[in-house]
Amino acid sequence: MVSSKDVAKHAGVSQTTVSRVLNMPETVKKPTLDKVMKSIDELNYIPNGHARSLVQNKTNTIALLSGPLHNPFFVDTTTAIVNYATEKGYRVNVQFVNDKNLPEAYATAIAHKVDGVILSCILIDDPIFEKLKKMDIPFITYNRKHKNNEYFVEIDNFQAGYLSAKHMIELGHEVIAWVGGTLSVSTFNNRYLGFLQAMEDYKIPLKEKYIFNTDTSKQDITRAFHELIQLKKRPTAICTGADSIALNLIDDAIKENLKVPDDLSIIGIDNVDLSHHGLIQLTTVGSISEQNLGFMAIQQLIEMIENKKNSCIQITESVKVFGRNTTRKK
Amino acid sequence: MVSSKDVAKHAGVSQTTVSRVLNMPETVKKPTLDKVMKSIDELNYIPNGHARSLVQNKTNTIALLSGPLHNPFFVDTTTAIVNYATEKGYRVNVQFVNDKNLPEAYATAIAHKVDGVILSCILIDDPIFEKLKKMDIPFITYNRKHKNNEYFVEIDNFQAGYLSAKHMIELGHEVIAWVGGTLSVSTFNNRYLGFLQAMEDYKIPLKEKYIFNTDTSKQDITRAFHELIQLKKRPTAICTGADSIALNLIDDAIKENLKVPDDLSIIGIDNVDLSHHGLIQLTTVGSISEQNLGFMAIQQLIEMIENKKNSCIQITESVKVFGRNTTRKK
DNA sequence: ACACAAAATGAATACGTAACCATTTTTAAG
DNA sequence: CTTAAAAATGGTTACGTATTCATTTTGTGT
Repeated sequence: MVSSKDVAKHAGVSQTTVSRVLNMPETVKKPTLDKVMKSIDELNYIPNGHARSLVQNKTNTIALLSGPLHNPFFVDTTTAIVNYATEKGYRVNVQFVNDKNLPEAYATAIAHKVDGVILSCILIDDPIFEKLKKMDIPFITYNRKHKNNEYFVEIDNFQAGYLSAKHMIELGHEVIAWVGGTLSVSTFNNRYLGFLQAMEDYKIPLKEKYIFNTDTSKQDITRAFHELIQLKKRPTAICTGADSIALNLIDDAIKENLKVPDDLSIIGIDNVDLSHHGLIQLTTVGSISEQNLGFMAIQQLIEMIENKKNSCIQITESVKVFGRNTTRKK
Repeated sequence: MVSSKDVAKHAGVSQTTVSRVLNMPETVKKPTLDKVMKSIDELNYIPNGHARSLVQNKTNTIALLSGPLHNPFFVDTTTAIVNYATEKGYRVNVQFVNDKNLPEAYATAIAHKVDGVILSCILIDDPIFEKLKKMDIPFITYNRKHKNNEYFVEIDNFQAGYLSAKHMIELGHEVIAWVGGTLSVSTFNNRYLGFLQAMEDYKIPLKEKYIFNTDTSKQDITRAFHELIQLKKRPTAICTGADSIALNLIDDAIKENLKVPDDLSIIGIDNVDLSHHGLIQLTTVGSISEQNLGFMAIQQLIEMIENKKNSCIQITESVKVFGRNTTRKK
């Protein structure tokens, strides 16, 4: 492998000068610069990023710990994050985390001294939070947040849950179910609490068996669906903890020959890009802002990395209902 | 930052021994090992990946140059690639490439001495091919391939185009359009050629104005759609170069109050996961195999990296039609 | 108790770059 | 011209690890 020393020898200068040509070309005289450039070109020299990272203690790399792409929310955010970071000169190490690989994902991110970590997968009382803070690695969470209530970008999840229930109630539904994710993640927890609050405010009776806070895997959602439709008093509306859950339920409904929204109204939360599609037209609750959470988070993270600003990031975006075709009057 | 030297001092051993504890623990006596482990733990030591990469000339990193995720094909492949590579102990640098950032994407991949490159975005006569080969960096292309016809995993694109036209013809359609991508990528080129061949074999007349080989951006596809429906003799069927194009067209059709498949039959190619969804049920042509191309490619790449096997990879998967609900008899 | 092999440990070095400090060359002022 | 300041360049070192080779310690058979 050709190194800067090889280039130096070839050009008849010192390795230091080669380094300068690459990093502060304005400090080297024109003829020397040309000579070195020519050698770089002829030898096909490309500087070794690891050596550079080692000495500079800067990697230009960001670790992204994302949820799985079969959830379209993460399709939108991953796209925004990778593209923005790439544009700003950072490489992005992506991992799709689940319960199993989470600790290892943290470890590799830290071992490679990434300049920052952006993660959606944090649990409410995840120990990684303090670890990252103590190691002084800039990080931010999007979608979910930690109980410490610092360094996050989220939507107003309580309000989102509230509005989704309110939407169904105002359409005249009385038997309303909830299918959300595990309550150990802030997002689902707050959305559920908002849902409960609306049900209480509007005095809609709610029984235990209409509530599912389950794993978000396809099988588990489908299992919840089948339990719901086997109830003697079948719900006419389902509020869900996320668009991905809503889409899953709609798929299940179609397989059972139930029409959405004629037989069953379903509303999501997140307003993912896919929900706009003509074939889908999912009614959902989402951020008022045009930008998705991933974009806002990566912007903040790079700001933190480059300006070393320490002001704690706490962003909660307002939400509204996007009425489309998967809900209707009872 | 705590280094292996710090650990060594703390444990009262040499740095060499610390290194051994991490890499060949069976060669160090139990009491010493325990001592070192304890120090590692107490000091919260994590080895520096860059220093390791520098000395070993191995990075455990793979560069993934993927197409954009708004194309669901890349959702499937990216998921498979990242998950498999992560499981095998590799980190994955993801970039979503387009015409503009392609050269830079190549450069960063090489600068960081990745162990391998997996790319979908290669052009038929892309100079990167020879470059990677000369630099002896293991690489593989999926979906698309280079004119050199080496190191690729693809579906039988010609056959896919052929079958998609045949499907429409057998349904009785006579005015059939083609909307595909630019012909400088192997995939679209061969799919288009297959389409043409079927039209010729079955003696279906085909006029220039029913053919669009365009950029695959949303706007360009939509533009093609509007040109098609403004023809005096409107096509009753559209064969497309990819599922993403088909989904785009269906969205356009719905916006124009055209019913798919009643007014217009549309078929895709790729059989992406999303096409199964109850709301979508896209008729498409796809690989016979259960595994997606990304999975097959990353498997091959890691095999190349670890076994240094040089046998040239050339995999072409057979295809078949997956009949669903976006096509019907004329 | 001894010799000798085998096991365990340590010291020194290389990897490729940027940064620091020292030296040489050029430029500008008098 | 001379001289001092400024610009350009070079020599050396540090970054944190794995590896090579040398040295010490342990174990084994007689």
